[in-house]
Amino acid sequence: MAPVTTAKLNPRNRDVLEAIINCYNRTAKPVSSRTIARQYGMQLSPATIRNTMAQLGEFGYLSQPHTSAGRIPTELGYRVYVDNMMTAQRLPDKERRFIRQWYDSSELDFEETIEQTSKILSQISHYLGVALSPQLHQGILRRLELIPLDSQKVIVVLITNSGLVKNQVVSIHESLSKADFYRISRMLNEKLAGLSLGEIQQISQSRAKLKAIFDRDMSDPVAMLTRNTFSLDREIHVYLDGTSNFFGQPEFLEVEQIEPLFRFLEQKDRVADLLSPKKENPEIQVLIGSENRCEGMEMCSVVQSTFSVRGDLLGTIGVIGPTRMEYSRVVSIVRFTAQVIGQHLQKSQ
Amino acid sequence: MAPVTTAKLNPRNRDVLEAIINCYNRTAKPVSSRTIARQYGMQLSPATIRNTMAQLGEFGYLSQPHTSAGRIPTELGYRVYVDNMMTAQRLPDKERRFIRQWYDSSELDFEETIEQTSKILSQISHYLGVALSPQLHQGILRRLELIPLDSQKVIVVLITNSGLVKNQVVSIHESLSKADFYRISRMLNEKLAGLSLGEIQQISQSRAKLKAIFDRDMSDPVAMLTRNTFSLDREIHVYLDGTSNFFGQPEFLEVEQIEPLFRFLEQKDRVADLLSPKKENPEIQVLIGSENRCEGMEMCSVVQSTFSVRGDLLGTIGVIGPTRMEYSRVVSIVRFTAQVIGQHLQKSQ
DNA sequence: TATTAGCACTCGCAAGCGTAGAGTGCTAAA
DNA sequence: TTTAGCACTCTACGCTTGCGAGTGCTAATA
Repeated sequence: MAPVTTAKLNPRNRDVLEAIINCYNRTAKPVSSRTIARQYGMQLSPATIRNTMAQLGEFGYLSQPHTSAGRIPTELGYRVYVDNMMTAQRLPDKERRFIRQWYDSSELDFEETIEQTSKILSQISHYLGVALSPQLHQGILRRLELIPLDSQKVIVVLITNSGLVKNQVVSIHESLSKADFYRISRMLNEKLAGLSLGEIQQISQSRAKLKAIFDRDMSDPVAMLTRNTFSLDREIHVYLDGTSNFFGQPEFLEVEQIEPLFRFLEQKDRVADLLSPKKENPEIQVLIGSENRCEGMEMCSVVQSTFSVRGDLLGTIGVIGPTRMEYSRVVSIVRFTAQVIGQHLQKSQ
Repeated sequence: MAPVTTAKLNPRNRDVLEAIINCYNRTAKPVSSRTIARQYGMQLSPATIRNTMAQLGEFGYLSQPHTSAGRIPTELGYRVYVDNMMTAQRLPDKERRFIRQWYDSSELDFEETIEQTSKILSQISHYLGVALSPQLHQGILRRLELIPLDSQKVIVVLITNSGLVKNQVVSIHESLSKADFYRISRMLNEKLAGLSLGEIQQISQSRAKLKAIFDRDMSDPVAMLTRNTFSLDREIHVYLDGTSNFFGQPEFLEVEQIEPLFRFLEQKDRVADLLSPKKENPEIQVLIGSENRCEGMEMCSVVQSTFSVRGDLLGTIGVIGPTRMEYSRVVSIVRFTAQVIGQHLQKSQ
């Protein structure tokens, strides 16, 4: 992302750019000099505004759909706005209450909480709400339990420090007695508790490491157990809600616009990629238009934030909307929701 | 659904109706008499076909978008076709293999199997694939396990006869010792194993029934446990895949057509309602056009089938496409997939 | 009696054309 | 530095026109 300076922007430039962005946000139509002159109480004539607009056009912050049309903000224009001009809003109390109540009103388990979060986000933002379940790799194993189903099958229940519970039915190609199960269970807990699930996954995929850690005679069933339990890759779930909010948006009135977007959104793994926490930036992140580098998402922006539970489990939530998005409102929604979901998960687990 | 007779249809009527449906399936455009006369090797002139078409129009099987246009099949026309004229196809071996391989190629748990099924259905049918996780009410409890987390919280692991495993973290507002947990666990298993989850849910919601079944002194924590564990209503999951297949369809080229459909599909509870197994009809069911009585789905048809695992857990799979759907192909896809998913779940659990 | 050729008629669709209106850029005046 | 004025550009919309596809009807035909 190229660094953007606002040095060249004098106050009038700034005001006009902001006014155009605000106006375009509401109408989705090219903004004319007269509109700005009238509507935004600047004591300037359309002609003056036109000069300013021409300047902003030279900077690359505005563009014209055709020669004699009004101006629309470019992605660069939005970038300048988001980075330098947008004022951090506090989310209105009404909406804070709405969010808190939603979480409190029903007993949700971990996964359901994430799922519901996408609903909350879409309902409040009127855009598309996204929530990613946490990457399990960072989760620390607190304890595991084995529940023998029959002599060949066992349910492994994993409990992480952050309270996530996950079970998995695992087949072992060897008959084990109850005593065996008990022994294995103790051993696994002794050796693995406190490690992250990612570390355990690595261990379970290496014969050498397994042998180094566990007794020789038990290594076969243990290998089976761990290998099948700790294959975590499939575990990221993507929840979307409010996709149809795009239908209201003027820029998506044509199927040609909305089709590639929906085709992208249906590829859950790509959506997950797009939103997966980037380590460099733990704060709220805004991707404007084609910055997201996703085919089909060129006309969309993404506002996302990670959330964490006791610091060790990371998930992502976000809002996806048209580039012409009310960034400041959405940023405050996402920021607040990320806080609350963290608190809620901590409390309830 | 009004009973439809084909008594009035002589062979030529049938042939022409079938030809029109086939042709309309491919082109999505009104079919002219000449097309039928030429393309379908009948030794008849367009004029004759026109007479037949007029007759079929009187029966209500064909309609005209405007006075001088070709014919398109009505819903009633499709109904006659599906009920009386469609020939049961065997799914080609290539696709049978494709489906089987998909299930076998990765170790999927119960829920993932259902989810993947929606993908399979959409990929093979090129329409929208739907899969509903089983209604738990009919599942028979084989066994449950309690895993104390701390003195106030416990993980309940439910195992059903059909091999479904489900866990739930439950809070109890009372400190219990290990011995207590053990006693409760034994008691719950003794009294509840063999009952359906639906029955247990009912019991857990009635103080009287709880008291009649369990020891007095334990009834409080037991009530907490069961009530929170057996609230199964949220448990139906709906998986969709291939929604964007609608974009290819000519009848959904306009946003006005596709928007209400997508709005409907986003309401997962309604989709679940639509597909939930109707007891009267355990066979494959075909809902044509507005027969489905869902707002937004007027232009769509649904082909669905239930599947079961050892007879006691019921789920639904289905395909949703435009009314102009290749019914016979889709029916054979859904029928075969329903068989295979049942077998697969039985084998793997 | 069933089929077909012929013909007049209907309708949708795309192309062409002209106009109104919105908005700009430039120039010259304030 | 700002602004009024004006010529110019481009879009959107409505209107007409002509073409082509397809029908229904009637009268002729096998």
